[in-house]
Amino acid sequence: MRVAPSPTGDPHVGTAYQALFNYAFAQRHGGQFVLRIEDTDQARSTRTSETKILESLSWLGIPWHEGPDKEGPYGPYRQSERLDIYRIHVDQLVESGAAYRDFSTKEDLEAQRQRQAETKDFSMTKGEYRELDAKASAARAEGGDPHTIRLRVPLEGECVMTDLLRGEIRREWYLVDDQILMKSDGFPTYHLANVVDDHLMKISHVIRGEEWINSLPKHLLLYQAFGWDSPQFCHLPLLRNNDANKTKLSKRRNPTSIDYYRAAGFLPEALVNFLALMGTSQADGEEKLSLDGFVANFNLNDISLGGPVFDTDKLRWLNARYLREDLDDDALCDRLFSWALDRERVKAILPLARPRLETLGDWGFLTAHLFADAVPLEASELVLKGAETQELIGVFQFAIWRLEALERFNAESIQTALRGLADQLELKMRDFTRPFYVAMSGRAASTPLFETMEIVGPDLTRSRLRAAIEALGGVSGKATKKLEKRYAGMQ
RNA sequence: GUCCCCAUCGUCUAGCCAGGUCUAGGACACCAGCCUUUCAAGCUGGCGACACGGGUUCGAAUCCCGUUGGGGAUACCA
Repeated sequence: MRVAPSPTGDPHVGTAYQALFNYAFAQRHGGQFVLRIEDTDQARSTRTSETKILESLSWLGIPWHEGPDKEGPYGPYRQSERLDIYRIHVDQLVESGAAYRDFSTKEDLEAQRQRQAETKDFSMTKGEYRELDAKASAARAEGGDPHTIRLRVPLEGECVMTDLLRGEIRREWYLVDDQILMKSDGFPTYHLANVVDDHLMKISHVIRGEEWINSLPKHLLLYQAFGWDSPQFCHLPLLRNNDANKTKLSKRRNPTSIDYYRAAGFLPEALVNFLALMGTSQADGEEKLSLDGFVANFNLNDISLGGPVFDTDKLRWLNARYLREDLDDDALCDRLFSWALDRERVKAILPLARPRLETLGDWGFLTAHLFADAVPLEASELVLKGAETQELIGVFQFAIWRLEALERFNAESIQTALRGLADQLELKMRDFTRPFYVAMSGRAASTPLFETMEIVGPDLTRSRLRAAIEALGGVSGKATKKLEKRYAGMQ
């Protein structure tokens, strides 16, 4: 009955998936669904990202009972505001000997990992200072020596855990590392914060992604060390990419941002419906179902464990059904207006259209690409003067990475980023931008590039550039690695 | 490498826990036909899977073991 996204990057469909199932379970059993922001990674967490997560879930229509924007009995719901709590609890663990200080530096650990890689010694990290005398340790800490705090994991024996879907899972303790609980910056790691918060927030069921199964022993050990009863755990399968290997869903290969689906014109109810289909099915065979309908028949035990491929064919079909069956003309008009046909947006497009408009009738063709999900592409139009196709693919890929790094996605910042890229590649701006016009609009002559990108937005811009790469034959994993290397050298 | 998880049509899944009713059901996609001024939609039909090998059993998609395959974890990220 909890979902705890970390505010790093775009709101991910995987987050929505976890939220949906947590919500459904809580709702079905009359519980509370708690939205907690796990922002313990100072380097990566941003408030913007947090806001976007909240917005996205609201848009999807998945409500939470307690969260950072709501009053609740167990707040605050933002981990960065609970630092004192973790401090107190981790001290308690050090006191009891369940955890210990580790004075190793990042460099020490890096070197150790290096050695392990060379000698093919893959044994788990047991901190170097594990056996340091408690007094000596306390003295060093008081002297201001920077340190982390690690969990003292047993060296032998076996951890027996229970997953609601999988039953009993066993793991030898010696295969579990001495997890860092508190970083040297005084922030807790996920593991500590999660256990402490789940207990304090009276979380009864932890429904989360399968990637956490491996750290369950640590979490169980923490509950034990605190003398707390542990909640029940259920690990959901991970959404997968539509590639040959079905790797964990990643934005490298697919649009994973909720924002993308919104911008592309999917309806929230269709997206939720589609997510609900991942791992479950309805007895009557009807696959179109509302959130309430899903909740009404929700049963945790019915979730199938194979990692489902997030393949949007069915999503499109569902979306079409909602469009046809659930929205009358007025409602559809409203959706269209609120999606992209609002006055504000049209006014933003005016400066691009006005100089190119001879009659009002030109409007449709001139601006079509600004009101579209994808654009029709002719590979023969995608050319970079004096360069091979492979080079152009690289250019598109670099551009995607540059644009992803942008904090603000507006014409000015886009221009700076792309100009910088063109300079580094020693390409004339005129030649460099040509294929981008095609990728963005399907034509070499179109509305101004940077403004077009701004209006289309970061998610659709990225997906169009990716589509252009695909139209050129795509890029293999190996080639991507090469590009990554080259890109790193360009920074 | 090691550990953990998983394994039914191309995709999402039903069936598995309590073996027979499974010549394995539904949906998406694809193909064909019908309908139709086009295209969609709709309707009808088609294609298409129990990863492999052992075992238990009168009988295995279902239970057990192994193999293979895939995923995840192995961070001062979550």
